[in-house]
Parts: sequence; C-alpha cells; structure tokens
Amino acid sequence: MDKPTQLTTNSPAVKKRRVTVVEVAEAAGVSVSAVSRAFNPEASISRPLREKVFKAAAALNYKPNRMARGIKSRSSLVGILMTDFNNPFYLPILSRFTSEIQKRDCHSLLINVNSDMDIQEAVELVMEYNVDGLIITSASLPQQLVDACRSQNTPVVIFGRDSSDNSVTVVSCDNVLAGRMAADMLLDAGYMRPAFVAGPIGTSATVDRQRGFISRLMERGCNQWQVVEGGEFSYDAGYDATLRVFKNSERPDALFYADDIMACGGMDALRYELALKIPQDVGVLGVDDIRLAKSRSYNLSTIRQPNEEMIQSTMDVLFEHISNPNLPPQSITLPCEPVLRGSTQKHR
Amino acid sequence: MDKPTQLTTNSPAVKKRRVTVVEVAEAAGVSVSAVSRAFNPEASISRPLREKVFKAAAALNYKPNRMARGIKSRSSLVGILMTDFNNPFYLPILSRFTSEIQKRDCHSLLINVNSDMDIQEAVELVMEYNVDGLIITSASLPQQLVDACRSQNTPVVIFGRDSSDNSVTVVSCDNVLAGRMAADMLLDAGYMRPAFVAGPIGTSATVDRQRGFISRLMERGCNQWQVVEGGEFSYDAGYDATLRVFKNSERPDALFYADDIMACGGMDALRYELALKIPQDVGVLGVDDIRLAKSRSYNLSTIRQPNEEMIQSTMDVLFEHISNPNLPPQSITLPCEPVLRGSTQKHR
DNA sequence: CTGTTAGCGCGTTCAG
DNA sequence: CTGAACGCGCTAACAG
Repeated sequence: MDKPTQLTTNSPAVKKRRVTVVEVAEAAGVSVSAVSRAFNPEASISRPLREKVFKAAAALNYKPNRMARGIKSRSSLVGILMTDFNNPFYLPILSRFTSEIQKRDCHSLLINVNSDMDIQEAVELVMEYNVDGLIITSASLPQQLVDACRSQNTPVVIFGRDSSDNSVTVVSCDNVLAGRMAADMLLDAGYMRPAFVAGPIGTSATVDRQRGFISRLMERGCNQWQVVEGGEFSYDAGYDATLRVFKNSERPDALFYADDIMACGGMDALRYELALKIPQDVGVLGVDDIRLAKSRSYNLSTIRQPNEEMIQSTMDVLFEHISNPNLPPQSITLPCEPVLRGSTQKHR
Repeated sequence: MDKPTQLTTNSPAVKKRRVTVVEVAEAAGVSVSAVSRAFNPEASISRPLREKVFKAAAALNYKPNRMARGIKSRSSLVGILMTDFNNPFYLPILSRFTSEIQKRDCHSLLINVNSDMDIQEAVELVMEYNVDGLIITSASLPQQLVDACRSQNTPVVIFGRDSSDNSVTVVSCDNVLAGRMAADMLLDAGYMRPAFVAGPIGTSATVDRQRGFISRLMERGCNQWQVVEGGEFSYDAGYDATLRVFKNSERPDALFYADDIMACGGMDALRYELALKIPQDVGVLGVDDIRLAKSRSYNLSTIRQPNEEMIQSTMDVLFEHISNPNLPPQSITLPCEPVLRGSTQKHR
C-alpha cells in the first residue's frame, strides 16, 4: 500500500526481479536466516524447517544469488588460466577440470592469457572475482607469477610444470624421466643418431625432457646426438624444425620431439616433404599421448603423461588448500609411461 | 581503540583483508562514490579527481571486488556452455570467445554440460551467477532449452546451430548450403555414388547438411546415394561408420562426412583397414576446416565454416542485447565456403 | 561535478 | 535450534 518507490512497475524494460531470501522467508513463514541456513549445507538447522523452506523456495522458483553470497563467503569460483589454446592436448584436460570443479558445486572462470595480457595481470584480474582457488596451466613460469600467487592468499596449483621453486604448489609429471625413457626407447629400437626437437624456450617441460634425454644417451654411450630449436608446441613448428634439421650435413636417424603435436608435424615433413620412411629411415617419438597419436595415420610412439592422475591430484590438493588455507605448498610429481607404437618399430 | 571484535588480529589463518573503496576514499581525501565513479568508465567524473583516486588506489594496491559489484550492477560474467569437449574444432573457438569476452572487460564462466547434467539444469545454474549473457555451443537444441532461455531475461546466443525456432538468437553457418556445395564438389570431381555419413542424431547441423547434400544430388540427376548413421562427432565414430559402409554390397565411391574429425577417422579406415586409395578409389569430404584438415597426412577437402565471422557476430549480437535488453531475438546465418584439397582431386 | 546515504542479497553474529 | 539485526563492498539516487 505505502511503497512509494513502485512507480515504474510495468515498464517493459524492467529487469525481471529475482526471488530473494526475504520472499521465501515470508512464504514459508520463517525468518530470513532460516532460509539462509537451509541452503547452506554446513549450517545447523532442523530437518522439518529445512523441508518447509525448500518447499516454499521451489514454489517460488528461488535460486540463491551466488554473487551476493560470494561477497562474504566463498565465491564458488575456481579460476583456470590457460596459455596454449593451440595445442589439442589441453581440450580434454579442460573438460576434466571443469567437470571436476562442477562436481564440487563450484564453477570455472576460464582466463585466456594471450600475448595481450601477461600472466601477472591475469592473476590479479582473476583475484578480483574472489576466486576460491586458481589453476594455472602454463608451460613457462616467470618468477613474478610465483610472487603474485604467494602474495594473494588464494590457493594456487600449477599444472604440468616442474617446480624449481617450492614456494608454490605444483603438479606435474616427471619430465626428466620422460626424456630418459625416450633415450631408451630409441636406442633399444636400434637408432644411433637421435636428435631432440625442443619446444618453447624457457619452459621447464622441454628443458627437463631434453636434459633427461641427453644424459641417458650419454650414459649409454651414445654421443652422436643433436638438439634443435623447435619454437612453439605446434604442428607447424614441428614441421619447420624438421626441415631445418635435414638441411644439416649431420642427418639424424631418429627424432624425439618435445611434444606430440610437434611430432605429428614432423612426421608429415619427413614423409611428404623429405620422402623418408617412418620408422625405417627415421624413428619418431613424442610426449603426451594426445588423441591423434594413436590414429592410424600417425601411429606415434610417445611418452604418456598420466593426465587422469595429474588432474585428480590437482583437484585434490587444490580443494584441500581451499578448506585449509594454511597448508604448506607441495610439489607432486607423477611418473610417465612409454607407449610403443609404429613410429619407432624399426625392426619388424 | 574501542574495537571489541579485534580479538584474533594476529591469527595466522586470518584471510588477508582486501582494500576497499572506503580506505581508498580516505587516503585520497574524497568520498566513496568518487572512488566508485573513478573505476566506472561510463560515470561522469572530472579528470583531476579520477587521477587522484587512481593514485591513492595504486598506492594501496586496491582492486575492485567484482562480486560486490555484481550484486547490484553487471556481473561482468559471460557464461559459455559447451557440450562437446572431444572435438578439437572447439578449442580455437573457445580461445576466441574467451579472448573477445576479456577484451570487453568481462570474463568467461565455462560450463561443461556433460551427461551428468542436462542443459536445462546448466542454464539455471549459470543464472545463479547473474551472468550478463550466455553463449551456448550445442549441436542439439531441445525445446526445453529454448524455453529456459526465454524465461530468463538474460541475453542468450546459440552458436553454430540453425534455428527452427526464431524466439531465440542464433548464429550459424548455412548448413543446407554446405550440403549442396558438398554435392557439387563430389559430382564435379567425377564421383558417382556418394554416401553421407551423418553425425549425432537430432542435431540440426547434420540434418541440414544431409538435406542440402541429397537435394542437390537429386537435382543433378544423381540417384545412387546412400546415408549411414555416424554416431557422434569423433574420429572413432567416423572410423567405425566407414567400415560399416563398406560391408554393404553397394559400395560408395565418395564419402561426405558430417564433420572433419569424422572424416579423418574415415580416411584412416579407408587407407589402413580397407586399403583403398584416396582420392582415386574413394573421394572424401568433410565440414569445418579444422587445423588437422590441412595437415599433409589428411589434406582433406572440406566446407569451411566462417568461424571468425561467426564468433564476431556472436559477440556483437550478444553485447548488443546486453546493453539493450529488449531487442528482439535475431537469427544470423553466414555462408560457408568450399576448400579444395587432395582428398577429392580424382583426376590429376 | 561531487558528497551523503540508502540499499543490493546474503551470511553471520548475538540473544533467546 | 531459531530469529532479529548488522555488515560485506559497492552502486545508485538524491541533494548540494
């Protein structure tokens, strides 16, 4: 009767008002806090009261407003920072992350960190949303990023990158081991003059793989190896690098690529540009085990990263840190596994 | 002095307090609303005042709290609903969407709609975040979804799907035309008995492509065509469907797949399982023009979807609707374009 | 153009 | 276990 501010009730442009706790409380004949508690799993409330609230809420089609909720308590948002949208490797990973986050009644804020915006900036930005936690999938990890993460007291997990610094939580696979496995696979198959095609400069994954690879080659007495720059993790980069390698006088008889998508590009260069036979003339090996690796066209031997386990660990450790903010950072390294396919089966 | 609730100030677990407008206002010697306006691009505020606020804010390392902001005004969140995380087609698209959204000072809430959760539920969920807008990339579009979208008054754009219903905004490419182009490409190349390998049942894209394909074949007097179920949009589905086709007595001499990733699977089945030569024995054609299509291994002729333009249109129309909520829904259909590669070049 | 003030929708004290 | 009242950080309405 005496609501003086109701002048524009029937304007067509008016944003349809959402149902709020107050209305639900009125409808259910209870207090607002009862409604609040009913929708909060860890609050203590009697069974019948909760039921009553739920019934009224359902009747009014009430949905809690996560924005309002997020202002004081948890936002239910988990940030995911991604840098490499070119590599198909990341699509299934993204799928798993979002799915797991949703299972925990949270949602994913996906941040695309491209060249326009550096990672530092992205981290600060995502913090404006009061995210409960942050997952970073970045091959390179500048020190400033580590600092940025630590200065926030929001749990951060770095996915797929080895830790040189143990002040931040990291989940990765053992890339040095991957390199060593690669050396063994190629030498065991009878190749003598392998080359490593590196990935983006300064990314730990490629550095560690190279280190493991070379050191294992040396251990086994193989000295005729070479390393070439590859550039980015992409089909084209693998293709181009391969052509460059074979311009040299010292031609390798096997190629270990920093990742699968580069290896696929490399294989196409070998077959269709250089007219070399795989695996007879040249052996090819990658890392990741992306979906394409097991296609009949590529049939690529590779070192499989344990994605499922890595993702599971990431989620576990992240939510542990969310519910217990002063846990110390930890570093989890999972083993990888060789996958023998046609591209290295020289003798058969 | 007389703050009675400050008992646990030096607890290590205390969440580091964020700087707020009030503190910035005090530091700058202005009012809170001045601070608010300074951070709001469309607010009217004098140059020197804004500078002063910014300086104080920078000194305190103030960041606006988007959650608190979102409660009254825009949330700066745009929801992206994705269903198909298996198809590499969507990774670059996701990249563009997130990037474009960020350019507009918004961020992406990525929802993975898998079997655990139906689309309807996902829409309601995302609405709890008060998203400013919603992008849906879904091959199938149940009526209930359309209803859900309309009942909210949040702008929704459906990406990559034709509209049978014009009560919701849709951006897609002309899939019927794609089918017609496919028919012309295959007939022009000299193939006589083409087959269409369909995608997921009930998805408009595959239905429309099939319709255009068949009708154009008939127009040009070709009657020896067949249609086979493909299942999902995936490598394996394409592979398996291809093997099934060639078990029949009526063997086609060309295959038009509902999308590229199926076509890649199909090509591998043809070459490595059936020992058929592409394009001599069988012509192969896809739709999408994914990255893999132009690899040397596949070199797949295809009908290119104008992704750039589709994404641009999607963003434009979405943000138009965000700033002007009672615009009528519209339906945008963009033309596609044939891409001739090796898989259909029978004569040369 | 600027400051003051009153909410936004919800969680969380604090009494009962 | 329940309800009343306060405050979160910010924007919007109004007044100067």
